[in-house]
Amino acid sequence: MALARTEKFKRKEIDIAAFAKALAHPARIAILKTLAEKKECICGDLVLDLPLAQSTVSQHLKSLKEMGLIQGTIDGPRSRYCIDWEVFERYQKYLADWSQKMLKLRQENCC
Amino acid sequence: MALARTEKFKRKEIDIAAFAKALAHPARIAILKTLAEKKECICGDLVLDLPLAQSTVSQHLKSLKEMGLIQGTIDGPRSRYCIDWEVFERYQKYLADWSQKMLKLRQENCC
DNA sequence: CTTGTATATCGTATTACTACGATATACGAT
DNA sequence: ATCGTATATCGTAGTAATACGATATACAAG
Repeated sequence: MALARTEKFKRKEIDIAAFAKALAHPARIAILKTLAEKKECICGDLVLDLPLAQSTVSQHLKSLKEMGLIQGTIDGPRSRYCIDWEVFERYQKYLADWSQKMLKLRQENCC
Repeated sequence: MALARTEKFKRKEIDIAAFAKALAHPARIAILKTLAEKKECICGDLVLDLPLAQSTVSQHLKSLKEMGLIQGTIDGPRSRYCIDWEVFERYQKYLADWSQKMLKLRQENCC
């Protein structure tokens, strides 16, 4: 019954957790970084960059796409991906705000 | 063979992903927030705050502890938890730096 | 010592994640 | 039409995550 109780948490907590989940694998961190760097929104050049099989990379891309963080278009025989910055920034802001709030609350440890 | 290839990624990518993984559940987001807020580093008051069984909360606490983000001490019949700010800030910085770098790289989408 | 309270851990079930190879699909080039 | 390239998807397998109830443990109080 895993995750069945997700609805019972606060919206913000759910959103932050969802974004964190998208970042919770080194391959996806690397993919996002690469997409941000390259002007040419690459396709399977990503496969060359990563120590993973082509099908596995495709799977990671799919999950990032389903989450809305990236978009993909078909360009002839290849696929072009790029970051949906509007979505990325929105989630990034949720997380950054949360982190800042956390740090502000910092106080002496009691244990 | 999941995660078997983790070693093949860059150190930073692995660290960021690990921190993100710790934040990848609303319950853990809520737990960290509560621990940051309360002066009294609570024990099982957390259970009352969360829509989860006591054993499940205990499990989330354990994973946060194993990751090093929180510390726990036994205080009589109860347990006291609090955030290990040194660890938290370190990981938080990794993630924040990465995010900032991402945003700086932002450019026109090509798809 | 017994009882009650607070927690952790165990056992278990379900679902999600990660990975790969194999196959299907889609298109350009010949 | 055929071939090659690029990609997505399917099938499958192993591992991790999530959740809960039940049980064990540890201590305070009586």
